[in-house]
Amino acid sequence: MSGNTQSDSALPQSGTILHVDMDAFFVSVEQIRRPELRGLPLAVGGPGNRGVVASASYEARAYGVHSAMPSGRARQLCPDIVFLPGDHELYSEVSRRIMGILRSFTPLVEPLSVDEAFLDVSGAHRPPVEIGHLIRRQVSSEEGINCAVGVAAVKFLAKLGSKLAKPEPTPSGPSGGAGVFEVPVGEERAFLSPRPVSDIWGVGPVTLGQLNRIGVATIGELAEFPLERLEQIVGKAHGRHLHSLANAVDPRPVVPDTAAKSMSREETFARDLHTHEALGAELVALSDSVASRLRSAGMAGRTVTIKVRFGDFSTITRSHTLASAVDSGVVLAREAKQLLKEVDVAPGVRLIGVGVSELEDSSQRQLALDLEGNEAADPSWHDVDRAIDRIRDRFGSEAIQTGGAADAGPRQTGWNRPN
DNA sequence: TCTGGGGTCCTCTGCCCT
DNA sequence: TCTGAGGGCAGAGGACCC
Repeated sequence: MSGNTQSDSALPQSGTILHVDMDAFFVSVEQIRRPELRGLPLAVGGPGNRGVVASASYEARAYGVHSAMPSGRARQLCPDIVFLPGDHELYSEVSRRIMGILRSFTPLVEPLSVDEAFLDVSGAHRPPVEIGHLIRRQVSSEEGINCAVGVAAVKFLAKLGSKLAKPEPTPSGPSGGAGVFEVPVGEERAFLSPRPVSDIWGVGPVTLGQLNRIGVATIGELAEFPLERLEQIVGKAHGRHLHSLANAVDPRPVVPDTAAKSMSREETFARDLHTHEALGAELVALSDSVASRLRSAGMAGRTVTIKVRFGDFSTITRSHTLASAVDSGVVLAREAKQLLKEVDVAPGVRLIGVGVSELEDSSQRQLALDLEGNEAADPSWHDVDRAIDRIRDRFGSEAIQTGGAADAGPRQTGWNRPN
């Protein structure tokens, strides 16, 4: 942690953690690509009966539309809303360029998602708030995207700062917003105390309900609440974490380049599927996609997990850990189908997913494959997968499909798979 | 209102081994 | 030989985030 160790001076000192958060990122990228969409109430997301809003423009937000809202509800609130399917490859590309801009200010950049990142500027010569303004100007001039910056001594407060720096939604677009919001060192507790506990990163609907039941509504009340009782109510680790944050204590450093711990793909169907055959075909396509991403990241994984969500929204997972890590779509699909066999799908499945965890570097996995030659890491499939990768590199991702994927035909839904 | 997709972290339970 | 405690691990599920 840095920035809060020099509070002897009479004037409050600046923290050295910045949180940079893009405004309505997906929608903003779409508006750059298609300027005629500017000023309209827009949403990126699935327009179907099972879709939700992934990102909403400020014009749409003025009607109460927000991300994660069911699309039908968004259309009720804002009948003129325009839905766009989303282009995640493009968003990732823009995100990579923006992260590059951030790295020109400090190498200590920790991306949190495609549209936000923490920066540690403790080694910079310029004051952190000035860096915040420079970042905003550069991201806006080079990419045409607006962003908000929070400045504080710790991550949690910097993140809260960027939220407070954002503009307000109005029917004619974003309005006001400081752009950069600083929580001065030494004033953290006074700043936090009157704010609602829901402002704490990690307090969702369930925890909020638990806290409200014990009469804790503000962060100040949480900070004063006995730690032991809090741990009994929300769990030991969670309780300790929330109590620390409420007291403005957040020792987590900015960690650049953290490796992914799992990779997954899932798909919600327009209508529930009831047979192992139909779901198996979906598993093949999803496994192929996950495996392809693993290989392009130079990773392989040992634990295969399937996720099954039924028509009543109840969700189960089944997993299996292999002797060695795999990155083959065929092997992944075989394991996934094996796991699905144990599940009764007759009631109807609305979503199925495949994930891989316990990831490791592929070079280690190749060594294991060479030494052991076991079934999970079948070397013949290794060659097939590499050939598939080469064809896709040359002719595009649709150039070759797995038998199951081809059998399954076009996807029935999924807003992140535009035609 | 009726809930996507891709992640992380935590807790609990059951099993195996010592 | 049987039993119980405790640790490690795998598997499952829940909560949360964007």
